This record gives sequence, C-alpha cells and structure tokens, in this order.
Amino acid sequence: MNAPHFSTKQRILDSAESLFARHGFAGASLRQVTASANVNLAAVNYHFGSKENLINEVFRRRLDSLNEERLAALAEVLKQPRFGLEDVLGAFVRPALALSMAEDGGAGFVRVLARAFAEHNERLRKFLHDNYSHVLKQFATAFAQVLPHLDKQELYWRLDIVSGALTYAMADFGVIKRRPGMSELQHRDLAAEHLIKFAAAGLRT
Amino acid sequence: MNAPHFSTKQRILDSAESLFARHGFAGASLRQVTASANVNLAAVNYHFGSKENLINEVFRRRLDSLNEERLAALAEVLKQPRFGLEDVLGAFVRPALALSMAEDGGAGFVRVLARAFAEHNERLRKFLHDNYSHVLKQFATAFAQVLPHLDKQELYWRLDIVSGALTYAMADFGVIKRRPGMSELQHRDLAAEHLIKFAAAGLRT
DNA sequence: CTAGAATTCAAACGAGCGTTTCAGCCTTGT
DNA sequence: ACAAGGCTGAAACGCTCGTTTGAATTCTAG
Repeated sequence: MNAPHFSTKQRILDSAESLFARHGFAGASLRQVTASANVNLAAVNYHFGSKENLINEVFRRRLDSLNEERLAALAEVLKQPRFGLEDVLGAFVRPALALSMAEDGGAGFVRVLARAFAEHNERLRKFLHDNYSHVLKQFATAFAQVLPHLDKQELYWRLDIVSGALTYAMADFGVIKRRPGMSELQHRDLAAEHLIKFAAAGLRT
Repeated sequence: MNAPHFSTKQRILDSAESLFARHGFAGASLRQVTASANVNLAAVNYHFGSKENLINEVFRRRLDSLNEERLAALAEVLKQPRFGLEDVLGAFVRPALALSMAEDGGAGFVRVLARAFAEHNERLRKFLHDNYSHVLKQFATAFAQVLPHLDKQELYWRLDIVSGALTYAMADFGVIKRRPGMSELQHRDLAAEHLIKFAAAGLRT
C-alpha cells in the first residue's frame, strides 16, 4: 500500500494516522496498522515501544511543525503596532487550515486532532499540555490583549470551546472539494475568512 | 451505582451513555457497562440484542424527544410573520442546550453526540439519517429561506459543519459551571446567545 | 570478509472482547 | 397452588487484542 522505499517507522506513522482518523484510537488495531503499512506486527513495539507511544508520535510529528508555524505567524502579528482579534485568530487558524488541505496525509491528521478534542482523553490532554502548553500560553496572552473585557477564567474556557469547534470545522473542510474555477489558495483563504469570523463571534460578546 | 428500582433496561442505558461519553463506543466494553449498571453481562444481549443495537437505543432515547422539541420550536418560529437566521438557529440550539445542562445524564449524552459527529461513523450516520432526516430537512428548508444567497450545496455542508461545531461547543458547555450569582436560566440564555451568534457568523457571508 | 548490531519475522502469550447457552429464579394469570 | 413465560445468573464459546519471544535476516563498521 505504501511505497517500500519509505522507512518502516514512517510507513507505520502514515498508516496509523489514516486509520486513527477513520476508526479512532481504540477502534484501529495494530494488526490493521501494520497490515496497511506492509510491515510486521512486531515492528510497532520494536520502533515505538507501545501503541500509546505510537499515538503520541502520530501527534508529535505534525504538531511540532504546526505549532512552530502558528507561533511564527503570531510573532508577525505581534510586531504590528495595532492588531485585532481577527489577526490573532488568523495566526491560529491559517497554519492548521493549510495542513488540513495539504497533499499528504495532513487532512487525515486534522481529523485525528478533531477526534482527540471530542474524546477529552485525559492521557492525551496531558501529552498535549506537556509538549505544547507554551503555544497555548502565548496565544492566550495575545487573546487577552485583544479581549480585555474577558476575565482569565472566562477567556480560557471560551478558547477551549472555540479551538475545539474550529478543529472540528477544519477537519470537515479537508473533506470538502472546492468550487470549480477557484484556485486552491482562494478556496483556503475564503475558508479561513469564514472560520475567523465564526470564531470571532464566539469570543466577542 | 444505580438505584435498584429502575428497570434493568434503563440502568443499562444510563451506564452505557455515561461510559460511551467517557471512553467512546469501541473503548467502553459491555462488561464495564453491565458492571456499572449492577446487571448481568448477558442482560445487554437479552434486552438489546447486540452492542450495536444498544448504541442505537442510547441515541434514540434522547433524540426522539430532543428532535420533537426542536421541531416544535421551529414551528413557533415559522408562525411569525417575519423571522431571521437567529430565530431558526435558536430553535435548533436551545433544546439541545437545555439537554446539555439537564440534571440527569443529559450532559453525558451531548458528549456522546459530539463524539459521534467527530467520528463520522458511517453506520451511525445511516441510523441518524434513517430516523431523523425529516428534522434536518425541515431545518434545511427554514435555513434556505433566511439564507437565500447560498446555493443548496453550499448550504448543506455549512449546516453540517456548523451543527458539528455547535454540538462540540454544547458538549463542553455542559461541563462548565456557571458564574456564581447567575441563575441556571440566565446562564443558559447567555450561552444560547453566544452559540447562536457563533453559528450565525459561520452561516452568513 | 566478517563480527556484531540493527531490524524483520513467524509464532505464541495471556487477557479481554461480544456473544451464546442453559439452568434457575421470579412474576404473572388461571 | 401451579404451570408458563419473562428475566437473571454463571459459565463458556471463539475471536481479536497488545505484547513478548527468539531465531532469521539484513545492514554496517573494522
């Protein structure tokens, strides 16, 4: 199913990502994953140690770069003398939207991400917090600047809800085919505009 | 765990709903469900036939009344000589929000619902379509009236995304405790206002 | 070329899964 | 009081799960 010249680890990660997106973490078995990757069953435990570790690596592989891009975009926004809610939201949404429309398995990963949000999995939330809390923190600070009327408590749960709803929406966007006669970039920008408006309405009062 | 004077069927449904919300459909086993319900393992297959049927019944029990309320609310809206997007959205959101903040397991069920949306489970989507497509259809008609500039295709996938994002947001709302000094009703109305604004931004262009 | 490490492989492990069975228990109606 | 049918109980079915094992193979350095 996968080209044989990619490494075993990479093929396992690709297959796992795709199967987790379709069947969930509990629903996709290591036997399905290794069969789809054309790899021996034991390879997962050899290369990753356990299924739980494999799940974490599926996240790490994409989130490392995604969060770098988000922080870079946020840094650009913060450089401007005047910026608003929509700018901060853009720094959060656009990199993820690009991923969800990428040629490779990016769309599958965003669906995995949406699942993880919906699951409220404790173990997974800890992993995300341990590895990427600095990103959330920087965005929370920026949001607090552009939403000064919200107290910290209120801001935090609104961000939680909005980021979940956004992730869900982006997971769906990946599936939707763009209208004919519209370039990939136009379609993405239009989607970003909608999502940002969508999220802004949820954050402002 | 459950009061013994409730019927076996009801206790199974309650426990299943709660465990499906926490661990997913594949993640929660019938042994966990029956143990939490203080019921024999075989009772599930006796009363429901299979795990799949049990899942369907968990949905049916809540969705029958929820969708009735939604349709009743929509009928009220349609009676008015002039109504807008926010009115239609209100008919969709308010009954679900009431459920997610109900005393009984309603909050758990909305989390189950959010999971089901995120999973894109084919079997489940078929069940929902078979049993409740008339509700979606009536709402789609009403939405088409207040959003005449969107063609049918565009409207349908936007409704899909918005309803998913709304369900996700409502699942989270159920967990959030209201600010002190605010009545249950006030809190719910405020949440409904936010969600409706949120969704309206995603539907309008 | 060859020793040693890294990787792959087939096979098996115990545990947990959904489901089935059937004996026994209640609860009805007569 | 008693038969019948609805329901519960303990046990077992075959199957799939994640993981482990140890031998076979491939890769890599000296």
